[in-house]
Amino acid sequence: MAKGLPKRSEDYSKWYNELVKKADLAEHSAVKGCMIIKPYGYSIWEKMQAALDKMFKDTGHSNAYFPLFVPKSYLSKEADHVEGFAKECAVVTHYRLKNAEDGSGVIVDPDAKLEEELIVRPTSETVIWSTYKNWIQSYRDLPILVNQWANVVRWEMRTRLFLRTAEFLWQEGHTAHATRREAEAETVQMLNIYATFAEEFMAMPVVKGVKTESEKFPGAIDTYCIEALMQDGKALQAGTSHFLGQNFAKAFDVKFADKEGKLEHVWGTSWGVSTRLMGALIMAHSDDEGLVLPPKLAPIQVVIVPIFKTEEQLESIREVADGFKHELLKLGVSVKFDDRDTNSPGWKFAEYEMKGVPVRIAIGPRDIENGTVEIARRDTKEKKVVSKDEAVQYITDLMEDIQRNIYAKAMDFRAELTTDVSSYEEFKEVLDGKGGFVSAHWDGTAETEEKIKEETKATIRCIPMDAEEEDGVCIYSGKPSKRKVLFARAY
RNA sequence: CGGGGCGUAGCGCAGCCCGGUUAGCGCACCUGGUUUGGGACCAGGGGGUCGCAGGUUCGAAUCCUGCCGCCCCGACCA
Repeated sequence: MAKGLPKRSEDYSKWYNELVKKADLAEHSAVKGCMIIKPYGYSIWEKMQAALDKMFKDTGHSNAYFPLFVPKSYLSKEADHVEGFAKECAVVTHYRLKNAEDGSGVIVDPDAKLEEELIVRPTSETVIWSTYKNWIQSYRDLPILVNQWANVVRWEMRTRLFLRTAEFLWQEGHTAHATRREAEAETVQMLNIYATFAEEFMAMPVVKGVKTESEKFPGAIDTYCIEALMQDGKALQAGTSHFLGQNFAKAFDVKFADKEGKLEHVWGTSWGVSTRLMGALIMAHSDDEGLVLPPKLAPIQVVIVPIFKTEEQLESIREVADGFKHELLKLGVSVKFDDRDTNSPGWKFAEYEMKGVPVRIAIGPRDIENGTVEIARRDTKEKKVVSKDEAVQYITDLMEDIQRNIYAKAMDFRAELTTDVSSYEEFKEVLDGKGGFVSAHWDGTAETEEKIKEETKATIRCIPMDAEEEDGVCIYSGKPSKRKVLFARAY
């Protein structure tokens, strides 16, 4: 393991890339824009999945699986939807390879051309709605509350590990309802689940809001989102929940008979979060020493590093360490005792700091003698010598404190980098200076939004749901505005 | 798709401008020994189609032509 990380203040983007590799989260694959998620990175994702999955189940959803391939014709059924995804779809045209006659290797067999080309799903609305058509006849079949954990492919020009990759992992929920009101409630409910997950598990504060017309999901009536702020002052969309209205029901002819026997189109929602959350998690808390993970998502919550010269010393440390391990495991804390004699303690300290392990226990001969251990926390790097008997309680308290502390720190940072402005001059000044979220009045037109984007590279991240009504004038056009919206430069 | 950069050992790089011993350094790896409270040290050792294909030359990692791949920065997007 190479040492050292570029400083955030010097080259944020390099810092991020190096961190992803050095913390053993992911690496680039042979295929451009794709990534290999390494076991350590993947186990963080699994913890995210587990927490989210439980929240989905607790609100009545079930998992299912729909195919990777989408018949090309499906994609053309909803006009906005095609428009949105056509440019980035991978297409399967053949189904067989053969050996080249000149022995140069394997080639696509030209005789094995598919009748209808298949699209690798960029998202599954079309497959799912074509299926829902068969599942739904009456109001008794509703609601349908389905989620799937899957991979999707969007052929992006420019990719970054976790933040934007050609193939990524996500969950996509697709629900069908009898009424508009119920579908809207579902959309908001799932947004709230995402926000709760981000704040309670990732320790990452988010703004809940609605996307503008130009930023919303192709095919949706409304797109709700959670927006987070990264340490470089750029915003990151961390999750979306869409109210689809009857758009897909109409495109795929999904109707149900209501209690009066009248045929109506079904109301839909879809919602998703992806491995992009990994990027958000990394950028929300980590420092120049490496990853900082919230205890609730850390694959290893506590690491025990022995400091020893002799085999006898190691054995007496092992006894203490095993005791801790046992007790902590009983409390549901994941513990690793790193008794390798191939690396020095100092090396291990640096290694686990890079990997963001929240709590480290060091035990050496001195501790054995005194009946103590040294406990270090990753977030502040503070160390404390604690008596052996108090250690378990100390650690469980400490983990809660770390979870709280990194959230509070991220919250303070966001508060610091959220600025109210009242003029376009001020707006540009803040963007070019400290960055972050800029709250400003906007006249509600796509033209103004587009102009501002062209001139400043800032986009409207969302219209915050808790925005209070207040009369003002648009910072760009001077036209009247009813509420402020949140601008930022974004990932 | 535009601009820039890179491709030499598992990783990170030097060598290339100005062609010429056996292609070198750090990390990692292997062996032995000493070490271990913040990325240990000494000695020895193994590992290379120099991205690919042509060309120039007595001789190419180095010069020329073409190609491929990846990364970074922009435009576009989750």
